[in-house]
Amino acid sequence: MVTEAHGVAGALSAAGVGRGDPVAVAHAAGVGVALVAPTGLAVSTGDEEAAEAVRRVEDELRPRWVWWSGDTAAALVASGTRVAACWDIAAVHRLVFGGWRADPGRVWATLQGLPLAGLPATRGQPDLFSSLDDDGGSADEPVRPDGHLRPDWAGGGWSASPERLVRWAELAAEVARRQQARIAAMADHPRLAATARVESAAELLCAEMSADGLPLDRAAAEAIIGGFVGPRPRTEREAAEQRGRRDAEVLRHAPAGSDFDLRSPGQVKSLLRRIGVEVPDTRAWRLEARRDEHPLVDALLTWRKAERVATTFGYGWLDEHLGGDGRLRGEWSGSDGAAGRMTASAGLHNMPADLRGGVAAEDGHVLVRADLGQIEPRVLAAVSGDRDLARATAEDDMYSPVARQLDVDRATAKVAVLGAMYGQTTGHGAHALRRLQMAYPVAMAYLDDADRAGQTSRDLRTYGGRLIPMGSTNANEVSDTVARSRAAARGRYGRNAMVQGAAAELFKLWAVTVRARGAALDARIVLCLHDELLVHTPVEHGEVVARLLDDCLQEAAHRWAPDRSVRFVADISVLRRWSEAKD
DNA sequence: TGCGGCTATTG
DNA sequence: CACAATAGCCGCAG
Repeated sequence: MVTEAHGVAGALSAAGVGRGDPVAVAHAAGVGVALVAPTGLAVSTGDEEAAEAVRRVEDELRPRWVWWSGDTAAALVASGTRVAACWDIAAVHRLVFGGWRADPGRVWATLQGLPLAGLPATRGQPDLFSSLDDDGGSADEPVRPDGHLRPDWAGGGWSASPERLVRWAELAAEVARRQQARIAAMADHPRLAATARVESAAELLCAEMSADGLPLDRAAAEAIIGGFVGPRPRTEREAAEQRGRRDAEVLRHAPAGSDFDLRSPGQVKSLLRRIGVEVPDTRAWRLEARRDEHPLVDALLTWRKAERVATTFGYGWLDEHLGGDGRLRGEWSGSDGAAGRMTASAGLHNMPADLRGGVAAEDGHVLVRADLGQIEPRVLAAVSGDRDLARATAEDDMYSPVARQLDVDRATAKVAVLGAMYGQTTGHGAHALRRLQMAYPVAMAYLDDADRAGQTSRDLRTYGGRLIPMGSTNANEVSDTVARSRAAARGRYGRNAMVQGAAAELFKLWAVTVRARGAALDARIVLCLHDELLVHTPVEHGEVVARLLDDCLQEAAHRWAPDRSVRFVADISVLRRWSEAKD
């Protein structure tokens, strides 16, 4: 057992640990870290030395860190340590086995083939019976006689000691090996191991983005918000007065003496009926078409926009998420529960475009923005192996050659392609859709198969190997039409998940490549937006980073789809403010 | 107090 | 208003 930071790196090096070799790490505040290498060497350090030990091992050996979940990544980032590569057991579990829950007890039971129904309750959901049961095992051993992990270990609620940290890291190392063996045995999905490494790196990126935040110019953001809802109210009374004034701007167009709550969709519908505007619902796109019929409709649409800012993206939003350092922080997750796109809280993924003027580079820095052009149809061409559709990706705008091929105009071709990927079957697209079937039968068959899988509850895997669970058909207690429409919805979901999920895989590979190559230039990814990256970097590196973003895209595309038959394009610009981007 | 429905925003 | 997400408020059930 080595306890000093400089000794840890030396000991691991002497054990033969080199670049890319696995080193499992477990951490606990107040105790430190345990590092376990394949040769069986176990090392632990005290708290002060822990971060330094990890840093030294990273600098000198550059291993692939193995850990249970992104919690460890977050702890490392918080201690000022950024590592290059990892194997994130929870992220890999979600990738290979689907769903979102990936706590150690569930991961372990899945790999052991133990029934998940017998999963012991973990921390947060205390189970009186199992915790009081005498299972005949030792509390010092994480695996119970019945094969499941002890809930106190699996839930992370155990009282840590150096010995237990070592045992927990050893177990992580073993689980990672079992995951790799399982992946290697899945010969039908040869890209799964590579995808698992990218998913793991994406978790590192998420931990860093969560810690770094998005640079936001508070004064500029407050000016934009003020333009919608007025100056920051100093009291609750002032806030109520502002709300009242906004409401009055709409209600003055209403019949005298009427009293309607504009925040209640049902009452808004009644109000609209009173002024002669009959609508099935009050969504903006529906009201937009009838804006000219009555001044109240126009006033209501303006009110909605201001109300949105006031309630969700106003001063309260800044107070809650914008730090004193000018960084807006939310929690980033490497994959959602469905097709595997990244998600973010604090409104980072749905901030109104009007507020982009507030997103600004810090002094001496620039933002480099890059967004992929037409990523989903290009990804469809790649994953389906449709050579004719792949040929269309040679052009910057692939809808033009598709339109020529279908002998329709570009707008029609675009709607048809998007409709095929999303599952739209009605409307004007139907005619073009038939032509699409004729022109690109391979791509269309790929989508149709995914659709059938969804309809029949057959699980799918994306190009990169992510499991798309299709659940079970709930056939009882519903009418025939409802059952049919639900089946159709599952079909659309499956169809889209294969494209959206594969696009997310390429996007993440691009992002983690930029993360790796950009580190030396102090280029930090501050926002991932499904097909768009925002990178914060010193002004003198702006142009180099812009070129780097395209280089990384080409590298990622080649690693992801090695035959190079599909071209991927990005629009890249160097900005001071996000709002300067022209799209 | 929890949850489904409605609405808005983003890709 | 197809596919995905986060988030807020209203109305209703418990």
